[in-house]
Amino acid sequence: MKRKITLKQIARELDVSISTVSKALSGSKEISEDTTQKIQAFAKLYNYKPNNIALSLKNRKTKTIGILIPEIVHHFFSTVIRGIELVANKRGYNVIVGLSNESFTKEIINMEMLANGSIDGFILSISKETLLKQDYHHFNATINQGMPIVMFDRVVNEVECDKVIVDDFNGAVKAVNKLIQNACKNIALITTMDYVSVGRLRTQGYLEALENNKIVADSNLILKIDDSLDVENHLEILENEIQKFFELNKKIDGVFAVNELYAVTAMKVAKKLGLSIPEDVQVIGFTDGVLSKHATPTLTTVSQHGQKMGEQAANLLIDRLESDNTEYDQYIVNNNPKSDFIKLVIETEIIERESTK
Amino acid sequence: MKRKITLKQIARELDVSISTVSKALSGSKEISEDTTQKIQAFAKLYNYKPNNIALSLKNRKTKTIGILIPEIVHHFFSTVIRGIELVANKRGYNVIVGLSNESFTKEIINMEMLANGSIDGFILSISKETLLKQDYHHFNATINQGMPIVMFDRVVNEVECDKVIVDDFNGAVKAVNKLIQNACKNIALITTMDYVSVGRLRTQGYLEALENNKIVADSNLILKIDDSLDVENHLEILENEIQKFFELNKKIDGVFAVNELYAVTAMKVAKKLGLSIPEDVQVIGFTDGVLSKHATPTLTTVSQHGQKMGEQAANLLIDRLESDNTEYDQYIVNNNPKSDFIKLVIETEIIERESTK
DNA sequence: TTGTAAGCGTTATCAC
DNA sequence: GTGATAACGCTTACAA
Repeated sequence: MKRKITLKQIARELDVSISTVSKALSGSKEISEDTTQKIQAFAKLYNYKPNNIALSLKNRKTKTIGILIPEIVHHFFSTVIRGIELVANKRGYNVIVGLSNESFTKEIINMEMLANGSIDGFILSISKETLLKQDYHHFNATINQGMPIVMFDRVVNEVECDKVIVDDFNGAVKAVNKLIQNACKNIALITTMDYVSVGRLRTQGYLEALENNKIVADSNLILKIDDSLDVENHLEILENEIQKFFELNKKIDGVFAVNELYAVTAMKVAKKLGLSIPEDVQVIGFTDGVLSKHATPTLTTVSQHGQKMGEQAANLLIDRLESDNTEYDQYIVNNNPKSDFIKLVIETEIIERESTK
Repeated sequence: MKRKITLKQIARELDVSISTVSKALSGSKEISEDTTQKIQAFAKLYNYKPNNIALSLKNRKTKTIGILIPEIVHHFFSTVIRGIELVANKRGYNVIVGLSNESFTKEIINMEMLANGSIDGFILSISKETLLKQDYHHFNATINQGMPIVMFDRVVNEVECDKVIVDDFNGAVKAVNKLIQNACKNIALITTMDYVSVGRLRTQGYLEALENNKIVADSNLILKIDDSLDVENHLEILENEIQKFFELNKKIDGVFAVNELYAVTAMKVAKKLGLSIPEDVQVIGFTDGVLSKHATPTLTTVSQHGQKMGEQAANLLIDRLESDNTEYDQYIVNNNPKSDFIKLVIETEIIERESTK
């Protein structure tokens, strides 16, 4: 087994100094044609590659991005990672992944683990527990140490940093408008608890669309699911809750759900109750994942463009990392009120499938 | 903005030497009670945390694991990552993710990028293109440099390393046996091209089960899908292919598919053709993902236990990393024929749902 | 009890 | 044209 070769070893073998080797390999013309040739040939033969860690230490930058997300077994988040990895790689960065598992503590531990030199900046989406606690000190602490953060999807005003969000509000408006245009009179909303910002925004969009169309919102037609407890049989519970909801509100002829799971479950329940889709009930979900494409009937959804969000977030972060940092630092130092942070809004798009007319 | 504080700065502030600070912080009793107190208090105040990169360079280990997978937007792979991250984190490791995107070249580039000091070892699953080319030199080169690899799911005999696989063969046997017990007479197989090892093994399991039950395999009942080209409308193509297959083989009363997408699509086609499930056709898939749980009817599957695979793989790798390496190195040096590499086989399990009787 | 120095692998500056 | 040296941040013999 030949351990990776270092400059030192090459120097020793070729009886030159380490700095000569370093220069020769970087093609410096300080070094004679001859020596350069010899050294490069030798290095190639032994497949020399500079040690990343040493470079990181020297340059005080690791060329790696830390991703911190609540959950990886989730289509949306994996598409975001794919987007991040895509541009990160293209721009010479690696990607290190931490999972908060929706836990406040794990989020903090993970951040601290990565913030100690392992990465140059974060791309993250806030855990539910953190949103619930509304404790964002760890984000601000990280930023104050000079490590930039880009937040996506689950973001929060209390932290000043670049953000990439999908236009949840307008996405919801579009979806509900579509249902209204399709002649739905009693449109139900299936949403999450309000502390999840995206759920709240989509709920607001729903209300806005109704109002714009002079429809009075009926609170009975709004079902808020509490998914904070991750119990074993949450699928059953969900189904039961939705079924009860349908039975209490027989007049429902349209459903807007803030994620595809709720939407698909609603379709299932509706079918079970003898309703046909889209004839009796039309359904639109949010997030264009696997379920939407393969449900029967296939589900009309508001697409979130996860991969695009990831790409934009990565570009934002790398731009910041590679721009002259003085400006940024200055901002942090002065706590300058006029923020130059960017908030990118990714437009949503309705993907029409079979669950709407 | 206060940049992260270093030992040097603490030393300067407190007017002691760097090594004194280092020792005091690690609780060495070489240092007097007094100084230790003072230094620890100061460090705490300034939230000192040792720089990971410096530690990595010094210790020649990074405490991070490199994961290299073909695709992240894939339920199975994300469960594996979750498993890896879980134990890695518990054992003090970070996880860095590279995606080959099923490409041979990207696999190599990614490996080289990570093998230059960024990580201590790899956990990976081979890309389709690599399997097709049967060129595994990059894996062996990495191993020869003293960097351990654990392969999972898509593994290959040509590379000597620890492996974690699911018992594809027996999983398939179990599935087909179940169909036979459920009185299916004409069981179709929907599989991938043979170069994907898991597809091949599952196909063999199918054949074995038939033979064990004295059923003569009918090659017309085997559909091999070529998914090597990742085209835009592959879903449609898939559906058409399967539909043609069903139309040509009206007698099919059972389907075993090597992944859940094929299974779900088969169900869809069957329903379209007026067949009811499970009355007319029973279907079993492989891989227990989102689709299986939410299809209508819900799909009976052979569960792959991705998270468990990830956990085992991580434990295997970390054990190897933390064991005294002399043995391992010795093995590599001598090219010792009696391999002490471990091949863990994860048992599959049939999860019964509505698509079978 | 504290400090000095070497070393992990690089690169950059400066001297010869 | 080549080499010595310092520095990145840390740990650890060894010296004082």
